[in-house]
Amino acid sequence: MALHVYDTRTREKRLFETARTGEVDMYVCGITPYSPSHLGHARCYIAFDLIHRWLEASGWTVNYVQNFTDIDDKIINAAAEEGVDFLEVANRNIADYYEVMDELNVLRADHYPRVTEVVPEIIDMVQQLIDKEHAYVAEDGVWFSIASAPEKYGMLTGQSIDAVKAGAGGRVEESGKRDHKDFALWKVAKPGEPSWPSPWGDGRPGWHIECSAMSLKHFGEQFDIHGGGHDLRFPHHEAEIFQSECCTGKTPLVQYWMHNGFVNIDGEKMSKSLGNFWTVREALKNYDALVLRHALLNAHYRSPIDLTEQLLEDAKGHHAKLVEAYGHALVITEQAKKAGMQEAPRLPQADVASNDFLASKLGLLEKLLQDAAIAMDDDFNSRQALAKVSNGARLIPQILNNEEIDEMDTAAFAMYAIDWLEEFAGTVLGLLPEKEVAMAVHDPSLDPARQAVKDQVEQLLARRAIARAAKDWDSADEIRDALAAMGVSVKDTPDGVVWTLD
RNA sequence: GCACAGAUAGCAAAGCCCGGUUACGCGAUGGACUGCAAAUCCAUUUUACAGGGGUUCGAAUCCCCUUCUGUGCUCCA
Repeated sequence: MALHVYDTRTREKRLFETARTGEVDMYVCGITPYSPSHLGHARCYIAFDLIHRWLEASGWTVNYVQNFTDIDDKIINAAAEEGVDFLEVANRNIADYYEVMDELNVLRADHYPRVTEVVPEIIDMVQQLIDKEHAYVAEDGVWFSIASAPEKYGMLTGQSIDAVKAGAGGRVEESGKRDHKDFALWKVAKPGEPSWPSPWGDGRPGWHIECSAMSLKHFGEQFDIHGGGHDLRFPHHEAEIFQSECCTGKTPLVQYWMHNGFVNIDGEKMSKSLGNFWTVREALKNYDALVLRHALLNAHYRSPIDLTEQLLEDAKGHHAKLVEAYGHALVITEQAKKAGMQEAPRLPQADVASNDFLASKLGLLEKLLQDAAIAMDDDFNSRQALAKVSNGARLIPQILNNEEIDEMDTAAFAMYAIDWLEEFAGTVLGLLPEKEVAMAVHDPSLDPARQAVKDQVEQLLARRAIARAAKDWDSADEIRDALAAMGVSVKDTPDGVVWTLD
């Protein structure tokens, strides 16, 4: 069992090996902060968060760099519309990014370099490319010359240079480009635009160059993983290959190019023009952050995902079971501690004295965790892994509720279940909430929000109990409906009446 | 047009690289429990792999052809 990773460039899944033993240099293209983060961002950064987490769980030290493209046409336009400085727009949306990603339980990268902080490095790189005759200076800026390295064309997309040549070419006259396939390394500023001094006139970096400059700065000439959205393969990532490899002379720039699939909404591409565009914040009004995370992890990272209401509702149900199992185990452990049972044996190493049922289920849980690891090692198959976790989450309450198992073993199992869940569902998948939250899900009496309505609810429940005892079902149902209107749902379980707040 | 990806049971989605064994889940149906509902559990939903050829003892999996879908070729996670 060893990790295999799919590489977009070679189009194959292969054994994961890095330049430096035990260390992974991973660069993921970050956002252009001209508007609040949307669900596509959530999908992308959750996908790479999963990758980040699994690499670390597997014993690698990950050096994770993710940039912010904080100067760009769209930011300039947004700032102009608002009549504010471009940095104000960028900073606001970067703050939004951090906030929503924190909610989605995305772990922070090690560095978040910003374009505006690496302008000297960019200028240096552009100068080297000019010196090596891979770039040329024009009136409106500096352009990379595709003709200087045609063999690098189509590295990620398989497109042939001739085919693209045959495509649209009418834009050449509008700029200083010699060939419509050439791309900007440096753009000379128009009046009023933010700019930095350079040997080719005041201006700003072209879109692609920052990633080359940043990866060079943080990792050197070659590194292990470069990630981003599927759409970035062309031209962005191919442009990076041109710039970096032509500048350093080292090839390949990246060992594993990783691209996540896109988000569709109800079968259509999510876009502002279609009106089905969701920011993360909007989505979080309707769904818990971890439920959204669950939904997004319930697909392989390379597949497109179609977010539908049904998909999200399914995720809600699955996630609730996971949290319930966790909360249940936590509550039992707390109770056991109070009862002075700290010395419960550690499973599964300890003998399981009380019965075969428990022993067999423990074996099953161990197997599920192994299978989940195998799934993750197969190019981060989180859907498969999540299926294993869900199976476990269903098994755990069955064991905790089993009356054949004595108290000591139940307590021991509860501790084991907590570890089981935290190890994978928590640490690797990032799907477990805070302990207090989980415990309140299992035992609603622990939820502070209940205290406010407790007296009123219990009065009504008492009246309902009387009505039920008298088999006055109409009155009983009336009371239940009244409680439902207050946001309280009532369930008659074998252990008595349980009520929860929606 | 060119390029890349995909087409799997009612829905959704793994498996395909490394041919031979059940995916998992949701929904539905039946049952247990229940005043009803909810939840839970059990069972059924099973000769599913776009179509056609080929290779093979054996193909969802490998090869060829066809059809259809998505995405990229301009800013995009």
